[in-house]
Amino acid sequence: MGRKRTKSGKIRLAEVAELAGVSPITASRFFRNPEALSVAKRTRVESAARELGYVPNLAARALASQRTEVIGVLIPSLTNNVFSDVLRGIYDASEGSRYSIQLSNTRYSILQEEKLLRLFLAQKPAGLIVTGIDQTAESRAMLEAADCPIVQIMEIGPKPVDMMIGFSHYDAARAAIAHLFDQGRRRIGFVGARMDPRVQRRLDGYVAAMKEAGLYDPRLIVTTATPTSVTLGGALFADLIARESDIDAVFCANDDLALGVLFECRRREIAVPEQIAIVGFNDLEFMASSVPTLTSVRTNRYEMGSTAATMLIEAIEGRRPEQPVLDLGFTVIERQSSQTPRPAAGPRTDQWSSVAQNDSVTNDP
Amino acid sequence: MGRKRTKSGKIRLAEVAELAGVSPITASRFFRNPEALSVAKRTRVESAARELGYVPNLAARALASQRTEVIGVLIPSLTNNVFSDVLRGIYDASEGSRYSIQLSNTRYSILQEEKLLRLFLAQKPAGLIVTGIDQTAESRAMLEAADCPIVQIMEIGPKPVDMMIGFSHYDAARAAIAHLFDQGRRRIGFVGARMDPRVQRRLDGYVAAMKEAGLYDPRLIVTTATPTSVTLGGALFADLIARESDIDAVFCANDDLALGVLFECRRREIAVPEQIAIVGFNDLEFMASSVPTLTSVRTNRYEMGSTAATMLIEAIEGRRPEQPVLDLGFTVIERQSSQTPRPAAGPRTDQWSSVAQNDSVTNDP
DNA sequence: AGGAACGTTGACAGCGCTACCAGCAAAGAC
DNA sequence: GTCTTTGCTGGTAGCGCTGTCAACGTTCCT
Repeated sequence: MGRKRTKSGKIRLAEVAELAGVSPITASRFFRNPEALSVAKRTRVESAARELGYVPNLAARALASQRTEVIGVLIPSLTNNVFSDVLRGIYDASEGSRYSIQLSNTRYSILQEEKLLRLFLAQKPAGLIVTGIDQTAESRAMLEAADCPIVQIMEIGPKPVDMMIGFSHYDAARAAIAHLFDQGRRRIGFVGARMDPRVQRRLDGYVAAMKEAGLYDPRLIVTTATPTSVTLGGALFADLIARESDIDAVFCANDDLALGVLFECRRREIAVPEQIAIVGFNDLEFMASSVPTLTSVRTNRYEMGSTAATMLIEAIEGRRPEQPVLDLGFTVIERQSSQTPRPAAGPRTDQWSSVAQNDSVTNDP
Repeated sequence: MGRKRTKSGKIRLAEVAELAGVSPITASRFFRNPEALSVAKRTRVESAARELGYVPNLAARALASQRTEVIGVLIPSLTNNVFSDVLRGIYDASEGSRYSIQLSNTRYSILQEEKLLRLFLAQKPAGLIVTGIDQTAESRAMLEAADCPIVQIMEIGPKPVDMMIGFSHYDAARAAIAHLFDQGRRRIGFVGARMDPRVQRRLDGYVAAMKEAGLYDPRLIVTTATPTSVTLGGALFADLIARESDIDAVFCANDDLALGVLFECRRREIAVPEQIAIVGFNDLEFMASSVPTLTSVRTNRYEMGSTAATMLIEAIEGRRPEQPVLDLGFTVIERQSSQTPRPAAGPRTDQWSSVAQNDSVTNDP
């Protein structure tokens, strides 16, 4: 009677089948589609597996079935807080499912992304989550040829490869600027770092809004390719204010920059929001508790990740969503840093809970 | 002559071997140990592989060789900035190697860690990186029985399972308190959140230092099991100051809390550092550019990750480090928030670069 | 010159699992 | 009662690669 036990002493499916008194293929089915078994065999296999402490060999399964249960995730940064929220959503949603996450970092390089994509695709992933819509032509072709579901996350745009979930960075920036216009601000600066495609589209939204209002002035824009940081926010603002001392607001491409601008204002004794209003982007946690509290554009990062993973798993299992492109929208969270003072602002009380946000403008598409 | 091309049209090792005019096993060797081939065959296989665009099938390799090229990583949080730095180090160091990273989130639960560990070990990983030294007895037993190298990261302690890389949280906290003593502070509060084992050891260090100085007072300690945040830092500090209005310094278990304390001080018009000194932990980027700049204990997170991955890979390949336990130390970065004012602090200049740190106390073991 | 030692190569036999298809019994259709 | 349909089960034949061991040619030693 053939080989028993492998040399490593590992329990194989065959052992489980033997103990349960069924054929190996029946035991195999139990793990993939229990409903296909009669109740009697199902319970027999189940208890046999439990008794032996059987754990399936994923490599053998992948080899035999010609597909893996791996979801590939390509993100541009591991450091950026924005992506850690998205990732948390992805991991949370995939937990409990049979799928495991394979993460790679493109470091904001679409060439690196192409290389990683080639690597991923060769392992026949069950599904793929990629960041953004700006792939190389080669990457695009590979994605379209891939025979697995794909979700593009972080933004929405035309021509999705497959599924898409995100929001319009362009519209979000316009909404932020509109809010500043509402507050009577006219000379609104733009501070941006890294200038990846999504930041670029925020800049586009800013430019469009300013042009429409007849207030566009390229000298109000300060950007750099350097990775973002709080310190950099201060430095860029210093450049801006040195050149354009008449600005009355700054729209920052992200919250780190906004915090840096706030600190720089404090350092220079520029009153926020009286002299200069500040608006950030992403609504990280600290924005609600700084002094003054900082206005920001809230984005649904965790939901983006968890929904992307959920949609992807559904699609892998054959249930394609009726709505393959999902706009998660954004919300302008209006806080102290962008209020135009109506009466004189009296001295602050010692009420720390006064950091609560004011009313807000939501964009739920 | 036997099967050609699999139905999916994938290039297999056999095709490469055929084109190169060698046996499949020789081609296989080329990918695993090129030095074993004669130069002639080596170049033939290499060009054949390139020409066909061959990509090895990892599942088949894993099945045949009975081992995977996967490094399992268990961390307690995906949100915490601290871990994103560590992760970046791990990913950077593993890039270019043959090993891929399999990441899982224990959410600070040692039971969850045990479950994940069981899952990981069943897939015979090439190596394992686990966080901390506080595993369940069961986990500990599994780790000790595992036949792969293991690195424990984030802290050092007695009885490493295998390799270990980190620093002493206890000593780091003591160094921070010693610095505050140097600055003449006596009533030093402790603010901590989440209270995972490493934060607990920082608290232990604080308690020991205070006791030795005869200044220990349990009412100076405010902690919570809630996950950390900037807002929470403010709230905890509010609790502390409401109860103990005579404190002259606060040691925060992390930088988010420290920033929250700073904002809360500003809200209450408490002068930092004149009335209250603030010291954080980890030295996140923003600590250097806040107003005032914030003192913190710098930890070598990126290096911890990259060194752990490098050591692990070396060990996997049979080159065990002569030094299996590595203390990466820490540095107290002294900034404005903990200086005792000697002369009166004059008005600030508009020099943004004045955020530069002062001198610092390094602990390089 | 004979033999050992070395470096290089290849044949064979799986690794543990699942796709495919056939078989069989029970249930339903006419 | 016969024929089809359905539900469940099992046999066979790999998936693509590598471990093991034997065989080969070459070089070096005595």
